[in-house]
Amino acid sequence: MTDAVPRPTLEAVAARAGVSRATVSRVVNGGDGVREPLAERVRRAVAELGYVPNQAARSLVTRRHDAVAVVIAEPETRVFADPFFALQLRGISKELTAHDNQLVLLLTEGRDDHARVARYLAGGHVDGALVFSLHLADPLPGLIHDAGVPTVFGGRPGWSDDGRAGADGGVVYVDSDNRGGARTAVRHLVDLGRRRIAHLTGALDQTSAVDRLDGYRDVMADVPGGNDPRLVVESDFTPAGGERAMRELLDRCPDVDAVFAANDLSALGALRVLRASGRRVPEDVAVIGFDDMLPVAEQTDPPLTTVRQDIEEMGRLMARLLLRGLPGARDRAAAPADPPPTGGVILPTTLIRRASA
Amino acid sequence: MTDAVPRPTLEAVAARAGVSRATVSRVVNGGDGVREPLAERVRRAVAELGYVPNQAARSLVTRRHDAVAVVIAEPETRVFADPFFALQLRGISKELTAHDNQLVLLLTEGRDDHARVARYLAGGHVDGALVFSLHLADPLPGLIHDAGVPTVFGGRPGWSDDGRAGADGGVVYVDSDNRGGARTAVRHLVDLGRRRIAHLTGALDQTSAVDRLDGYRDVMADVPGGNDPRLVVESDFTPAGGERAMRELLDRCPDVDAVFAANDLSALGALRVLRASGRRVPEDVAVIGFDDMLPVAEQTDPPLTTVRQDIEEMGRLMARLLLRGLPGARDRAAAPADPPPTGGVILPTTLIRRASA
DNA sequence: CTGAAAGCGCTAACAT
DNA sequence: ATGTTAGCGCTTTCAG
Repeated sequence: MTDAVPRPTLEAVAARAGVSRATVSRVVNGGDGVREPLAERVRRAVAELGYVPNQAARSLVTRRHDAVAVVIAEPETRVFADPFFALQLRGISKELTAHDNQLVLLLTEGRDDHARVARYLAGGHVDGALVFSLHLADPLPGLIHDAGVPTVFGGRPGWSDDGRAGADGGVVYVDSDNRGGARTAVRHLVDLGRRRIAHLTGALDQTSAVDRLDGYRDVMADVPGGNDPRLVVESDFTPAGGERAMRELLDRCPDVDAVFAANDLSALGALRVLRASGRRVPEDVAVIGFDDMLPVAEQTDPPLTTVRQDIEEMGRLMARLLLRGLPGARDRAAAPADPPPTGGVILPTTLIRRASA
Repeated sequence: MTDAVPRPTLEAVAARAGVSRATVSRVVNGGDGVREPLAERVRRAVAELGYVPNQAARSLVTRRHDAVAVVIAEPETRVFADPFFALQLRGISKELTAHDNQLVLLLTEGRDDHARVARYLAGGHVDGALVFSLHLADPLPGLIHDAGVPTVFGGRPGWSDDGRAGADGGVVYVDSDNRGGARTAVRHLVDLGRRRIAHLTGALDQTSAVDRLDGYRDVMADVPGGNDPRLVVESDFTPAGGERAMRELLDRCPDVDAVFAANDLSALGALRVLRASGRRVPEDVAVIGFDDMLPVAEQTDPPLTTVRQDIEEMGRLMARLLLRGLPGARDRAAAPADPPPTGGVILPTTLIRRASA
């Protein structure tokens, strides 16, 4: 753990190049309006000295940080149970990196952390925030909104209708087409000739779970006997939850011939219970999941038919949207902060057919 | 996406409290040597104005950032296949948060990114770095070392013996007791009366895989016929790799009666092949994994006996070590940057007995 | 097109 | 114990 050595300043570069600080500054920041021979001299001096601008000094005057906070509420164990989180982060990181922005990660653990995060955001340390709002009743989105930091949400926030939103044009968020994906899945089951199609829901305090349930209902409305409430069993996105729900379902409706699980993990649990009960998949009961979590979906027995969403792209898009909405993004010349798309951007999903349905 | 409003400065607080900027600064930074009535007035002014210190201005003079970079080389798909990454990050985040430090996440994708990371680190944007050095031949650790930033590595770096290290007292790293854990696992198998004990290795360009293999060999040296090279099959920490390796193993040594897999994921693959081959676990072949990745280990059939490592604690410890080595950590008074523990800190592992061995 | 000069908001000597 | 003052390194008018 060596100690840092003093780094060269603008001043030093200027001296070496025989110009003023202002000129060096101009060259370093894009070099408009500096004649070529001079600019070149400066560039050489920069290289020779290994000059790197002091970001603190720069921020002090520009009031920009080229940094974005990513806020993840993580009591949500689901976040850690599947690679969702990692993929999302990867997409965000790629996009931010491409635009020379830093990623400040804020993991929150509970109510006390909310205040901390709000304070940090309000403290003007970052230019914007990417927030994953996982719960319907989460106070965080509200706090963040109040902090007045440009924000893009990951996943439809559950509070889109309360007074706060819309006040200044509404929330911006990116989400998968959960409802449409669910419809596709259930329709596929119908096309397979199944009629007793059940749904194992996700945790219903998350909009994704609600939307998938809605999609299921959309299609089942047209299926004879499709509104049998016993076919919907509430679960929670986990394998254990999937097992529990599946057992319950078998109990209620032994004649079930298809299951649409809210995600791959709960499908995994369902598969296990189905096998234990002596049912064959897909012959006796067809199963479809959601997410296309590769390590899970490809490894189940039989391999899982599922609805794929492009998680990495979600992250990427969130970052892109945020950056676009920021004033004077470094690489977009003087473009005057496009009005960010209001409301949500919905990413498509695709059905991936494997063996389970 | 509201625009930020101008925030109050020290000056403003000072005016309101009827004191000088210096006094406000003192109160804000711990408030030594300010008499109570005054201090209280200042605190009230701070609260009333909603004052938050401008970090850029502060960093400019203190040369501290209260921020730490976390560098993760992520071509390593493994990082994204299991929750390892997330848990590690959680531990780090908790510890950093507790000491009022920010976490800047740097995900790297390949060689081009190396330069970028090196530049960032050398640029003095953060006080230190936490680096996960996954590959034996990774150039990143060297680059980072050259950048002269205080660093703690996650996992024993593979280059501990090359010239660079040791030059200034050696690298600091945190790792699990991979070798010891492997020994415990294999010894357990021996105690169970097994003699034809095989090992499915991890990706051998990672020190963790090498160390686990060494631990296996330590114990097998004392087992009659234990040095049969056919008992060691190279694999890669993935379920698919585990399957492949297990098939190969069954081919070479149909008489195998126990398998120590380098991690839970490859154990999962092995389990599948074992079942397909008609062998019972643990009756015919006992299986042990490594990691105790709950979602995996508890869900296999049969549930997996495995070696647990406390991943979150690893992250926490890395952060603690780094912070401790930093000059003038905000909350450790004037303690003069403890000389950081040189070399590695090894965390213990425990054998978790379930049904597979 | 280039340079000189004025701060950005804060901390840390140094006075008082 | 409190106030005064001098920068930290940079960008940005404003002159020339």
